[in-house]
Amino acid sequence: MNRPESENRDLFAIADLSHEFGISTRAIRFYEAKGLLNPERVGGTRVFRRRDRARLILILRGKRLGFSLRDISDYLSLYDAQSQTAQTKLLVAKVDERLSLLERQKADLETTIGELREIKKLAGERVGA
DNA sequence: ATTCTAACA
DNA sequence: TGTTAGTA
Repeated sequence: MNRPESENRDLFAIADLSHEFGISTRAIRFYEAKGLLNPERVGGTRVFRRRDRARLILILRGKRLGFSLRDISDYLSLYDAQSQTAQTKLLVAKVDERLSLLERQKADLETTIGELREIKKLAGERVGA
């Protein structure tokens, strides 16, 4: 009983994170190469702390939402220095844009889900399921 | 066994 | 990003 589930640990090896989030170590190194992660180094080995883990969670969420690594990178900057620059405003614009797209897709999905349920219902009655 | 960099797909 | 090679 030694592997305290990540929630309590402080240090993580690249393998720990890749296993926990189901991504390759290559992907993690890739995110670092792109500047999204900055793990410490002990010798030449990467040592991730909770901060890095938290950022990785945000990166993966951003990916699921369809953001590019570039956008996610900018987004991550907000968590560090709350610089209210032109860059930040431009980012807010991108976020609004994505937000609109997601809202539309959400509405479309709900409409489609409703229609499919109706079709299923009618089909079921016809078959007498 | 594990991780690292670099290079090519 | 996956994979492979050659290390430390």
